[in-house]
Parts: sequence; structure tokens; C-alpha cells
Amino acid sequence: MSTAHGARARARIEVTAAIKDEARRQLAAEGAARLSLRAVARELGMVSSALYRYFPSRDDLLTALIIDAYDSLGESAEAAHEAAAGAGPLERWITVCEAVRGWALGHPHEYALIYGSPVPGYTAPDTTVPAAARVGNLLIGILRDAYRGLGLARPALPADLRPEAERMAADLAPDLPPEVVTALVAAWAQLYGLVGFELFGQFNRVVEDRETFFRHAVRQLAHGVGLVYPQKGRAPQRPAS
Amino acid sequence: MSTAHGARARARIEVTAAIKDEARRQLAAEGAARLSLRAVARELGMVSSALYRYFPSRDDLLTALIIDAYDSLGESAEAAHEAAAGAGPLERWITVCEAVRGWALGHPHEYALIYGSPVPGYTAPDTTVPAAARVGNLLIGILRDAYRGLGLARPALPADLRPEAERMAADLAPDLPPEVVTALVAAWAQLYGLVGFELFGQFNRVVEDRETFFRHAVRQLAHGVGLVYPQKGRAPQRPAS
DNA sequence: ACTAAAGCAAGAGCAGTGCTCTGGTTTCGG
DNA sequence: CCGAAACCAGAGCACTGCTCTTGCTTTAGT
Repeated sequence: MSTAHGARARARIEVTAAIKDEARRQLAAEGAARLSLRAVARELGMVSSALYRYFPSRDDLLTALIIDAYDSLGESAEAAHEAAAGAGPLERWITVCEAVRGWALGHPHEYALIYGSPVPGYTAPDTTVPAAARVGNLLIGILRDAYRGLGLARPALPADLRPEAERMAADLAPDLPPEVVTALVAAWAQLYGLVGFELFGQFNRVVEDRETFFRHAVRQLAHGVGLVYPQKGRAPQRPAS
Repeated sequence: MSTAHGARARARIEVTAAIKDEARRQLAAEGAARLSLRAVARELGMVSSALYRYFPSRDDLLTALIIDAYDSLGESAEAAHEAAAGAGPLERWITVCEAVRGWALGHPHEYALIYGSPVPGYTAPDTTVPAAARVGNLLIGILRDAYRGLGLARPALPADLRPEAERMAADLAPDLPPEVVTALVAAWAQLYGLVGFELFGQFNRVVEDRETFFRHAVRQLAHGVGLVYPQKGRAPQRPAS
């Protein structure tokens, strides 16, 4: 409905893309805080006010970049997962986690944009939700495969957390045990803790061999959600409690 | 170096404190990005240029606030730990983690300042290191007690991570097993992943009962570093040294 | 095919920012 | 007691996000 709708419309999406491209370049080079509408316009040979015809405000531009970043990250993780399609759940889990880390190291400012401190006035609109969920869905899929096959242990779950666990499971993955979903949510947050600490410099002078460290940490994370070693379906090993 | 060195010197530290106070108020109210030197000066009844006699740049003011924030967090955690002095290591671990979360929820912008995305050009000077280490030292202390007292399980450690683990242990806690130190570093990062996700809105529409969820997650973290359930009874209180 | 509407770029301008420089005052140390 | 250092105020620079007005061009309805 929109492609051949006239030269005007085509120019609009072209200019919009050019703005986002230039903004992304500045974002990668300088960070979100130094992303300047005027500088983008200047680089594109237009005047700053003209830019407001495409993005009603700087925050809207940022929102567009946020969605793109989520999608870029999700795509990266999905590609890595695709490439490891034949492997077992544990290997795929690690692969996806490492893809997240790799993307973050390659796009630090974009990672900071989506998983760092939010800009003060700004609250992410619901538009970002589907893009943000892609990595989570990938991990859910891996656990689903493991659950359907063999060898997904049920992590411990205290009684007072059970109602919440069941609510989360119903929301996120009704076909998985609540214990697993709960552990997955925690592992998800913890994964980003690991990546964020490395990226934001908290590991400086603490962790040197970060690759190996990360690999070990996400393997432990996998254990936490019930993924056991890729042996043929060993029965659920020791429950942690 | 000199306290009674004159009225001028006293005035200086007074004004410096007033600037930091006002800046902290604005930080808490609006966030780091909206902290304005001019606004601080305006509120203090001085002119913006006068402020540069106390802080050479906005970033230096931020650095001061960062150190204060680390100290405030550390103090909070230490106070909570103190209050739970009689309890076993696992309980104290959970207490400290909950204190971190509580402080973060009470000071979201300051938390974002120290554990969120760093400001673009800015790199934290080494001055911040000791203040930043206080929570970590607390956790190390808890593990030390557990290790000296009733035993601490040794987490798994793959062979390829052993050199790095030994290096980290030598740096951070030479009296603890490398397996434990490695697991602690990971748990440390993961703790901040949990807190950050809740604080930065990533748990919106996902986790509802965050208190219970967090408590469970940090208990699992404690397991990961080798802390087992307390065999109620003697908490190893070593005589004051 | 012509006109009215809508989309567009440009420029000026507002209020705000971090930061610098200058000039005049106050305080302190030798 | 006098020079040096510290201090404050103000003007000013280069920048920011954003608005509003002014013309121009493309689109769309009759």
C-alpha cells in the first residue's frame, strides 16, 4: 500500500532511513547523551527544523533507535542460534548467551541504550516490547526443546514464590514448568548483569580472561534453569534445595 | 590536612558541601542527565561561573556524587549486615543483597549513576575504587566466615578457568578457594543484573511479586557460591580481633 | 486540468546548557 | 603591610532541543 504511492512517500522513507543511519552512527561514536539532532541534520545537509517533520522529538528518534537495537540484538542472537541448530540445548544456550555478549561488545552504546540506565523523562513505549522479547523467546524455545526431549531438571521453588511462578509461566510459557520459567527470568536478568558489568567497566582490574569467565558463568546459569550436561537424558540431578 | 586553617578554608568546605547537597537533590529529582550546573548555582544564589572554583567541571561534580553514592550504598549494606551480625552466612548474604536492592529502589538515579551506563566521555577515576568495593568486601567477609566456620561447598570450576580463578583469588581474597572467588564475582554481577532489571523497568509486566522473587534469586546466588542452608546452631562468631 | 490542501525545507528565534575570560573584591601568608 | 592567591559577578561563546513563520513543491479532489 505504501511502496508505489508516489515519489513523495518514497522520499520520506528514504530520508527517514538516512536520519536513522546517521543517528546510529553518532550513537555508536559518541553515545546516546551526545546524540544531537542538529548534528544529524548538519551532517545530512539539512536544517534542524526540517528533521522534526520526520521525528517529532529527539526522544522519538531515540525510540526508533532503541527498537532497531533490540532487533539487531535479537537478529544476532537468532542467527547464532540458527547456526548451532544441531547442537544440544546446553550448547545452544551458551551460544545464544555468547552472541548476546558479542553483540554488546560490538555495539556498546546501543547496548547501553536498551539495557543501561533509561534517559530521565523517557519511558519506553509498548512498541518496543516485541523487539525486546526476541532473545527471551529464543531462550524459552531452547528450554522448550529440552523439556520436550530429555533432561530438564526442575529447579527448586519455595512455596511462597509458587503463585508468582505460576503467573509468570502462564504469561510467558504455559507449556513449561513454573520452576523453570522462574529460573529463566532470573537467569535472563543475571545474564545482562554479567554483560553489563563487563561492558560498563565494572570488571576492570577484576576479571581478565573474560571470555572464559563468561562462558563458565552462563553454563552455571544454564544449570540454574535446569539444563544439565548434554549427556543423553540423565534423570533430573540433585534438586538444589 | 588543616581544619582550623582559617575562615576561608572553612567556608570553602561548607560551600563545597552545599553544592554537593543541592546537586544530589537535583540528581535524585531529575536524574544525572538533567543535572545542571547553572541550576545548582541558581538554587544556591550564586552565579554559574563561581561554581567552577569548587568543581573544575560538571564531570568532576558527578565524580564526587558517584563516590558519595558508592559510600551511601556501602554504608547501607554494612548497616544491614551489622544488624544481622548474629545470623548465619546465608541469612547475612541475603540480608546484604536485600539491602542493596532496597538502597537501589530508594535511590534509583544514584544507582543508575554508578551501575548504569556510564556517561559517554567519562571514565571513573581510581578514586572511586575503594568506595565501590565496600559491598564486595562485605560479601567476601561473609564467605570468609562461612569458610572458616561450618564449611563452604566448592563450586565447580572448569580447568580452563583455573588460572584466571587463581589470579582473581590472589587479588581479591587469597584466603578463599579460587572456585569460591570466581563464583562470587559472577554472583556479584548477577546480583546487579537482578537489581538493574527491576529498577530499569525490564521486569515491568513480567515479574509482579518482586520482593519474593528477588529473595529467591539471591538465595540461589548464594548456593552458587557454595553457601548451603544453615545447619542451625552455631554461627561461627570468632572473637573480636 | 486546475486548484486547494497537505507536505516540505529553510530561517529566525527562544530558553536553556557547559564553560571561559575579565574585572573587581576579599582574605591570607611572608 | 603588601603582594599573591582565592573568590564572586557578569558578559559572552558555542552549543543544544524545539517552535513558529515563510515560502515552495507535490499530492489529491473535483
